[in-house]
Amino acid sequence: MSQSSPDPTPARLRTVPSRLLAQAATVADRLVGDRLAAEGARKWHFAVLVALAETGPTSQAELSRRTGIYRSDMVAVLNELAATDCIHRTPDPADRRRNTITLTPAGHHRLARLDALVTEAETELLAPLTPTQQHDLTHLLTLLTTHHRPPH
Amino acid sequence: MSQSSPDPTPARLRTVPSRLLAQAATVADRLVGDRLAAEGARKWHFAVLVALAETGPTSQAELSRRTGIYRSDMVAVLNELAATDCIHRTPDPADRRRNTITLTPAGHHRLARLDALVTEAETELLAPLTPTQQHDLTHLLTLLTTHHRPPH
DNA sequence: CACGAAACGTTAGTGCCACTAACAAAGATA
DNA sequence: TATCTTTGTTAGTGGCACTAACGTTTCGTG
Repeated sequence: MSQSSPDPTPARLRTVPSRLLAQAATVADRLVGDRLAAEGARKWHFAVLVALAETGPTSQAELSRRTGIYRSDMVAVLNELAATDCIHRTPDPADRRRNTITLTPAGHHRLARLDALVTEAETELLAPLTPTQQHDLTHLLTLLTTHHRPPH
Repeated sequence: MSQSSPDPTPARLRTVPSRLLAQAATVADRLVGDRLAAEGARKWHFAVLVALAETGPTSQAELSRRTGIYRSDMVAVLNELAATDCIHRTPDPADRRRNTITLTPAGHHRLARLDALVTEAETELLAPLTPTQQHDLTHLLTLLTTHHRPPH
């Protein structure tokens, strides 16, 4: 039945996909994170700003679903974005549980700045790949992530 | 020069490579981590055991380089592996700064068990991809990680 | 050979992120 | 009406990547 397999395949360590993914993600996070940190931001801020720009004002819970950031963490992120006037948080009269999160002009401007930095980081990240390979990688990762969706 | 680009490309959020990587890595880490946790292990333990099985006894610093685990974190991992008799830590008489880390029979056995769990997790992770796609993904990630090597 | 630089193992601590638990208030459903 | 769910919020956990510092041992170079 189960092999004892005392010796793993040579170079197993370098080829385990979950390890490769973790390594690549770490590199990517550092490239992006360092640039954003220079602006006092983290990737969460960027994700929220992008989500807001894409679909307009929404509730925190909706933002949470779209960005993958837990709603418990979203609170602090929005506090920070509000502290720099990037967003407005106003109660929703139609549903008084909700806050309506709105992107301000300052938020738009900040997004443009962060977007440039992220794009720069992505370029450096994907530099070793040809355009075709870059597309392939994005495609494969999309297949992976859409298949393993959060149990919503 | 620099575009103001107030509105990011539609669906930008879902296609940012660094985000895709982070998402995929999170899924992978959960699949692997949950299984290892059921055995009281984490991915670090697995990585160290694999590294030891692949190349035999080595120093902690060498293990650190091969696994990517910081040598400061390596101490605790080896303490835990030693506590369950998976490894031996003996001073190296040839270089008294070093400890020689040796995989015990119990360590081999534990590696076989963890390896099976990891293999199972990888299978589930890569299920949505064809064998060719799985190979392509591994290849592309390898290109990325080898290009962005730690500054050693 | 001597001495400064480097490597080793170790302790302590930081920051980011993913994730859980619990709560009050409001809304939806039965 | 009574129950279940959603929403925003606070608090806390655990893993991982990473830095700083220290004593000890070895190496490299003058």
